[in-house]
Amino acid sequence: MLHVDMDQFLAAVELLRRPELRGKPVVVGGRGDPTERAVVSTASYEAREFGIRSGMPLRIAARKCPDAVFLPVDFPVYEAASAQVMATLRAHPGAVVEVLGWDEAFVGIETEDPVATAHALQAEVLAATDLHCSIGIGDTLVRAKIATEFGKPQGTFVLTEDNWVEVMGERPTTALWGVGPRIGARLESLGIRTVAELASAAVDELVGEFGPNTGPYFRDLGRGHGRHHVDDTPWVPRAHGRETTYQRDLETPEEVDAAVRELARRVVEDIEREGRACARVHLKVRFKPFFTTTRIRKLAEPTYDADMIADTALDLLAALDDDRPIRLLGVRAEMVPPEGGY
DNA sequence: TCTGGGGTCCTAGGACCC
DNA sequence: TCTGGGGTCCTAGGACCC
Repeated sequence: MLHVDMDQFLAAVELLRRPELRGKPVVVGGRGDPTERAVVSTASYEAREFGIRSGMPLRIAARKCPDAVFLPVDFPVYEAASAQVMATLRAHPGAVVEVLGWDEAFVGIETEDPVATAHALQAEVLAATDLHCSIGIGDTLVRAKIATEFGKPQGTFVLTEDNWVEVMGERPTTALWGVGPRIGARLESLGIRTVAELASAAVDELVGEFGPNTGPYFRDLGRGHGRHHVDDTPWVPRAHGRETTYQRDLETPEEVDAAVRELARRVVEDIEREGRACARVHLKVRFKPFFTTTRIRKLAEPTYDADMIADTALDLLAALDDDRPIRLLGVRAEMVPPEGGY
């Protein structure tokens, strides 16, 4: 199977409509104002030369490269570009497409020559959208996904059973898809530092640390094992949420009340579009220093009523009994499952 | 004046039931 | 002088990804 990942997607889409910025460090994030509280969504390759990475606060990015061009995130434009990319992949004969996000997808396809197929897909996407992508090829989804990183930019890479240990064996466990810094640290506390060490770890030890499902899952991951068919059944969302980091911390109950009601109103717009009522309300709060917490409450009856959702969220907030200034609020509506479940 | 916004999935542990 | 064991539901919280 193949894993297709667009190169510097947001920045590349912006460059299509602002060709004069080509070759310059471009940073897409927030409202495009590096003095605001917001982070980098995508940095162009030129911007990455300065050490700018996605997830980095815009303020820090501006410090690293004061001459960078900062652009606001423009969702509808990326949405449209993404749809065009996915349609192009689906148009390839025999291709089964599983979308992972705006800018990436697995493509399952029967082919004698996967590298040639990858090159063909790259050419088709470029012709249709003027955008470049990298493609990883693997015998499992995990391997295809990881392979893409070695193909960037604009290239391809093959990662299979045959070269897995050679390519990945000595890399840290955090090079794996699904192992972040926390899991990496917990593995290290078991004496497991590399992918090869994870692959040969004692499964009981992993079960002891991570539980009966996740433990064996991680060992399989270390071996590059996992799903090896692409599933194109359409995604059914479980929940919709809205959250906002306030440029100025919320201090008064009135401000908090208004903010929660606004978030609930926007969440209801989303779930109405989905046609499935809110069954559980999630509240997320970040207080001033840097303490984030979430609370959940199941509703007696599923509802589309924004005030009901807001009241529940405010009740959860009141139960925290914490009157520090609030930096972030999030309201999420977990929806009633569709007929027949997920 | 450090740390977005959209998601998903997993685990632990308490309550409750039979 | 005992209080098992299996199952479900619920909430809190952690972790990861794009």
